[in-house]
Amino acid sequence: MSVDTAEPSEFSPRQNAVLEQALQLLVDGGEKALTTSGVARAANCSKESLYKWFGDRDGLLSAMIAYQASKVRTFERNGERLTAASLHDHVVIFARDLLEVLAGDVSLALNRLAIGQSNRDGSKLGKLLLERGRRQIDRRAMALIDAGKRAGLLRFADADEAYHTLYGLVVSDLHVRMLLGEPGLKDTARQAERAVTAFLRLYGTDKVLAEMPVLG
Amino acid sequence: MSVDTAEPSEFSPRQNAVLEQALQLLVDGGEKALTTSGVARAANCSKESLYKWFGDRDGLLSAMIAYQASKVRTFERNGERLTAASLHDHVVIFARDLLEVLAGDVSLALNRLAIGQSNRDGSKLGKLLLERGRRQIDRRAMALIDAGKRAGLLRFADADEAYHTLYGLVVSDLHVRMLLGEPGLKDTARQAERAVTAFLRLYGTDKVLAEMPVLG
DNA sequence: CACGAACCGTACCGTACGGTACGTATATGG
DNA sequence: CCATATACGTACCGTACGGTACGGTTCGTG
Repeated sequence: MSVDTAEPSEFSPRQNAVLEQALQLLVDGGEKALTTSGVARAANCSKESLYKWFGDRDGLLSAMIAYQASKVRTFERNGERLTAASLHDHVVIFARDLLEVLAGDVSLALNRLAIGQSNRDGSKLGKLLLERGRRQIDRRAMALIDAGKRAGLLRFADADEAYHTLYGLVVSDLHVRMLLGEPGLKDTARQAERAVTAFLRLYGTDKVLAEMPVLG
Repeated sequence: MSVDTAEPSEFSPRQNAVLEQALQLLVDGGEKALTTSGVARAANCSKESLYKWFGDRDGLLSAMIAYQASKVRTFERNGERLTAASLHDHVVIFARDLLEVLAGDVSLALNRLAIGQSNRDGSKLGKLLLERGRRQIDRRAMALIDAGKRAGLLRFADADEAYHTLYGLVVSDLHVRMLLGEPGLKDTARQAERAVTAFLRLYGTDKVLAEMPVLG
């Protein structure tokens, strides 16, 4: 395992603490609760400092997204020959992690925030969220899928297409439902297992299919 | 074909016109632009009437969702024996319609609105949107899937599970991406075709699989 | 025609937010 | 010990919104 090189955290420790408080405020009360005065009060700092550090309110929101993204680091595997069983397990773990990340309250709060602003500011926050928040998980999945192909376990022409298929199978409409306020999934393990089974049935080579239960 | 019985439109024609203007305002400028004064001005009505008709701002938002849902009517087929080819075609049409609905600017604007409010008001708008906006399309898909099963073309234990699989294959993360402001899909027809192919490969009986191209 | 209901347009009120200014405290460096 | 920088806390300003009140107008009805 190797961890991604964490860039030297574009913000000072004090600023990180403030951003942490701001995230907490956002999670608890939604965007309405995220006022500059409220952040200053919760973080015991002055509004003047907020504006000095982040420019304006939008700058603060962007900084919150960047900060949260900098906290989430995903591990990538290296070497380690894949078998049909281990590929299955790794994809299941990926699927579970994906569902867990999407269901996290900070993730949901930030997505709600960005979506709420997205037809006003030219989707600046939305872009930021997609680029900073999704890149890690995309890379991890692509690496896994590519490794499966190199090991002769998966077969596809377009890796991106295969990945999006996997994503859809795992997430379905759960993300939007959660964003709309529906309580989270009851059994994420089962959902992940089902999705991976379908994915392997679609993209697995004979080597993989031979080890899968007959359907029906 | 039979059209759903349209309930006598809980709002007066004048109120419908006002709601139409409000939707237009929301689409153009996002939630920030949807002020009570703005709606009154755009619709040439008084704020007093707005409050008389809809109670308060939240009531107006709810009414907008209800009104939009009442406009969308989906057709359900009846009778008409399904073949492998016609099932495929109908599912593709469903997939295309689904993508088209989700990509519609009014749909996106309302979803953004409901999502933006969803961690404040106990997701009242989110519930409303899911119940009033999704029921139609869910019913249509379930009817189609059930018909496929009765015709011996599809095989599954849980129809709901099969439907969610289809949904995920068709939509993947497109809905969230569009909500975040990413420009819409280039080739919805291709996306729909891919999804349906995968769906039939997963849930089709031999009768269906026999007519499908060998993969990869 | 007269009466009343519904409605429009506008003016108004209280509040709360984003952003700025200022006085004070703490700390760092010479 | 002083000087400078950084940041805290508070007070302040302008604006804009949700919601209410009121005078004038239209329109249906007896």
